[in-house]
Amino acid sequence: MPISGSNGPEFKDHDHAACIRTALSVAEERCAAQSLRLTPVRRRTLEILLEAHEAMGAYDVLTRLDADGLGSKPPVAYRALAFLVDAGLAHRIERLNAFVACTNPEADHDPAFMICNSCGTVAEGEVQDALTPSAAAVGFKIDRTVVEATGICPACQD
Amino acid sequence: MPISGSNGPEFKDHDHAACIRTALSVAEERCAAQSLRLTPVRRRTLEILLEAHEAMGAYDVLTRLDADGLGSKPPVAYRALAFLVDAGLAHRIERLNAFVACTNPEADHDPAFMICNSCGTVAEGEVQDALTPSAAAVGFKIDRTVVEATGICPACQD
DNA sequence: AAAGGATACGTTATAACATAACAAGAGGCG
DNA sequence: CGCCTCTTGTTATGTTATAACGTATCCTTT
Repeated sequence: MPISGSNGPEFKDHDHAACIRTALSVAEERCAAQSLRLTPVRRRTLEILLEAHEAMGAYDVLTRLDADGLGSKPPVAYRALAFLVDAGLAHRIERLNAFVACTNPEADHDPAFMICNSCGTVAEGEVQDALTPSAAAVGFKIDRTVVEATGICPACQD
Repeated sequence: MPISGSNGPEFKDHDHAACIRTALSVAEERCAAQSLRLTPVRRRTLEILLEAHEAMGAYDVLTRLDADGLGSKPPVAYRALAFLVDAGLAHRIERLNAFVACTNPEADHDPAFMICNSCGTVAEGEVQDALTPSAAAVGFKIDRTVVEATGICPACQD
């Protein structure tokens, strides 16, 4: 079963409906504050990701959007997802070619992820600048860092 | 211009031909030691990656293999690349959907990469267990961690 | 040397992921 | 209203990746 909390990684149960409501409110506020338009397609896309609470491929999202009559062609999903990622409301998981809703949209972060190989749940964690020392040593200027761990979540270790 | 060294990240010039020769010898030894078969396709695939000294897509590798009469269909390239990755002789860069030769095949490592947005060079670095504290805190058992930084390499900062 | 198993290769076909390009609509603002 | 910008709809295509199956090669056992 899905689960990851709102402030750092937490593989535990929670009030999922409330969690979605909160996240959507936060998203609305942030968009308003930054004059970004959280249109129906975008809002619904975020909702879909929040409901899944795990990484979803763009085509899976698209299928759901289509079911709601909000779009049936790949670019629709990719554009909505790109908007959410740019706005910091969702993240792309490179390892999976998939997307998750951000569980910590307050912070402006370079997030790190823990991906359960068994149930697919993705938890967001924070991470220190892992590569910074190596990079500094050779003069490499880091723009963005992807950190993605795969393994087994607590719930699946039974 | 390509460049990354053999023992940790080093964005500097080097004797590329010698570097390739050495890497191939090491690969041969390792395969012999572990009873792995470094067949012509696999060997040439490794050589291609070493020559490029940057990340290559599977289809780019395939084009080169085809030019040498070693195979023209995707599975040929993907199989050879999978072999090299499994053997620790190459790595997959998730961020780029591409592959690089390992520059540090001695060590059994969870490598970290620095990817130059300007010239495409990929340097391999070592990294401490970035996510381990976060993971331990929630009881997540890490199997493998991907760390990939994008930015600008020293050579491209001029 | 022959038989048999395991590994690797060749090929077809298709799945899965992603974007370029352009036309049409919706909203804000002079 | 007219203009501009952002968003959406749609077509078409590009890119990355694998399933499935038959054949060949190599290695071991007899």
